[in-house]
This record gives sequence, structure tokens and C-alpha cells, in this order.
Amino acid sequence: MSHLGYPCFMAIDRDHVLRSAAALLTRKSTATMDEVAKAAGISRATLHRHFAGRDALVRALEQLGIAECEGALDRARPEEGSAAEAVRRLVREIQPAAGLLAFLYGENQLWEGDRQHEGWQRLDARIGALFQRGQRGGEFRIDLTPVWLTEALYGLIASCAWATLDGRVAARDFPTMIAELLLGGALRREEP
Amino acid sequence: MSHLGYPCFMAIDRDHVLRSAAALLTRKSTATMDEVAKAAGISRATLHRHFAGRDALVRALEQLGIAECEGALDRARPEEGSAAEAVRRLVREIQPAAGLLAFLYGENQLWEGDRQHEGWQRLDARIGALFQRGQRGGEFRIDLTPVWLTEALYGLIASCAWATLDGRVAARDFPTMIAELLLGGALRREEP
DNA sequence: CCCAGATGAGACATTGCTGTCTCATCTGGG
DNA sequence: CCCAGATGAGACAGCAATGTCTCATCTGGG
Repeated sequence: MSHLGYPCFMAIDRDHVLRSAAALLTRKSTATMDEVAKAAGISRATLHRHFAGRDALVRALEQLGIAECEGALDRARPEEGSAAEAVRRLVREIQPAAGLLAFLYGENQLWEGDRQHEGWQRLDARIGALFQRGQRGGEFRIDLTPVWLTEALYGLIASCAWATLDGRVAARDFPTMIAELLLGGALRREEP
Repeated sequence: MSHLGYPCFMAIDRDHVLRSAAALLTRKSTATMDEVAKAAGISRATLHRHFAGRDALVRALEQLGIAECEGALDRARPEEGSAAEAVRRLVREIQPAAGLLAFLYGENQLWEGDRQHEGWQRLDARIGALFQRGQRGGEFRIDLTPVWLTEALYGLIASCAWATLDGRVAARDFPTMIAELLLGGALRREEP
């Protein structure tokens, strides 16, 4: 045991378990603790040593999802350049976390409670601010509220993640499909 | 008992149970059979007399959702006028079923099986055909596939249904928010 | 080597939901 | 009135997943 009070490899182990769980739960959101353990290559006992219970596991996944989103948002530099380009960067950066987000998006348990994780509010605010910047700069239309645009972004990410799992959308098209639909819509642009 | 083999009021009763269940499960997808029964104002025993089990109930809801979608599609007259207007009509007609669709959309159980209800395929085909018509007519851009546009439509409907439940989007804005985002996107159009 | 700590396998009780059953009660048509 | 059929209330066992426990085993640092 290290001086930290836990073995130095536990951190990466925990991360590995979380990512396996995310990958599995994306495909089968009702997977058992036993299935999650098997997917991570550990026993159910060890899984319970890492996470007190299923609820704790989901909460940890929520935390991970929030962190991934914030990382993606940081890397996308939402204040920089045109808002449209910032949205494209954001979608591109967020793709690796799309499966996890799709799972969390469908986990009603996280939202029905009287109060949800503050991290989501912070994310909503940051993404909403990006859309607002686009509106103020005359780049985005103003008849769609930033709140709705943010919500729609989440919805499209989840849709595309599931469509990708089913093979209805190619993974390499993920960023384009979402960003182009969200930004430009289905209507053809008039040639200038 | 009527000559039909069941009381004449059972049909409407069954429909009432289904709609109550849809309304409840939209808010809490993990609701118990007991909660569903209470929400419909009947006992659990009677609920089991109508639907053999939870699975049968979900399947019946799926059937209802498909029927509502097909009805909305029929009323939207997807072959008539511009494709964009047809999409707007479709979204407007589908709004009453949005909550049910959002529930079904998150019910992975319906999709993970090796084969899903053929009704969805028929719906996908009809909606996809609408988008394809818009593309062929030069109205819609061709770099977003009809399959993805269909998927995105479902996703936006589910997103907006949940956002409406949470009060983040007004119910009266539902058709506009979805149709305008799907058709026009966030970017402002250049003035002609 | 020695041992603390981590792990895997499995036993175990508990819990919440399900599906089925019975029985008393209600209701509407004949 | 009479009765078939529907209903509500509740009992009951079954089941699947959870959470806790023990114990044998493995592993790495000192």
C-alpha cells in the first residue's frame, strides 16, 4: 500500500472500470452489476469495493460525463473565432464521450430528483453562452432560444450516438452530421 | 357481456389505461405496474387482466405510438406541397404523441432485440421518403442523408418533449422549435 | 521470505417487483 | 330479482438483482 492510503494502480483501475461500464451501459442501459463487472474483467465483489452500489456507479459515470464535456468544451475554445466554428469544434471534441452522454441522457433517475448535479447547469450555461454569442454577433438566428439550442445539441448527440451503434450512421460522419444539421438545417442554402 | 365476447366499454377503458400509462411512463420510465395501475385509477389485478405483464404493456404502448405516428403522418399529407411545409405539418400533428414517443425512444428493450416492430421500419421509410422528396426537388441539401434526418427528427422530438416536461420549452413552441431547427438550423439566413 | 492489502469465488439474506391466485363486492342486462 | 362478468383488495410464491459477508488465493514492497 502506498503512502496515499491506496495502491497507486487503483486510480487507473477505477478509470478502466468506469470506461468499460460506460461502453456496456451505452449498449444495454439495464445491465446488471455482474455484467458490468464481467465487462471490466473483474469480479462483482471488487466492483462493489470500488463503487458502493449501482447508484454510486451511475453517479461516478455522471461525474465522468460532466468532466469529459467540460474538457471538450475547454478544448473547443468556445469564445474564439466564429460561433459556428466553435460549435463544430465542440461537436468534434465531444464525440468520444457521445456514448456515455447518450446513456446518461436516458437515465431519468438523474433528472427526476429535485436537484441534479450542478455540473450540468454549469455546462448548460457555457453552451448556452456560446449560442448567445452567436446570436449577439448576428451569426445565429434569434427565434430559437439558447436553451433550446443547447437541449437540441444534447438530443442530436444522443441520437447520433445510438444511430452510430446501430450502424445507421458512420462514426466518421458523426461531427459533420450533428454540426451541419444543428447549424444549417435541412434546407438548402441559396447560392450567393 | 356483449355479443363481441367482451363488454363494450372495455375498449375505451383499455385506451384510457394506455394513455395514463404513457403519461406516467413519460415522466418516470421505471414506474411500477402498481404505479401504472394507480395512475389509471384501477387496481393492479385489473391492469394484469388487460395486459398480461409489463412487457405486454410496453408492447401495447409501442403499438399505440406507431399508430399515432402513422395517423400524424397521414394527416400531414407528406406528398403534398413543399417538403418543408410537409415537415412542419408532420411535427405539428405528432406533438400530442411526443411524450409517448420520448418514452419509447428511451426503451432500449425495444431496439436491442434482434428484430423490432416492423411498424417502425414502415414509419422510417415514409419519413425518409419525405426527406428524399425534398432533396430530389432541390429543396433540401443532399449532404445529410434521409436516414440521419429521420433519426434527428426523432431525437429532436424526444428532446423537446422532455424539455417541455421540465418547463425549459413552452408547449406552444414545440412545433416551431423542432421544425425550424430541423429545417433551417441555427445559422441566420442571409437576407435576399 | 513475510505480510498487508487486493482480489475472485461464492454463500447468504434482503429487497422490490412480478405474476397468479382467491374471494368478496359491485354492476348492468335480461 | 338473478346472475354473469368485471372489479378491488389482498395474499402468496417466485425471481432477479442487490448488498454484505467469508475465505482462500494472489501479488508486490520491504
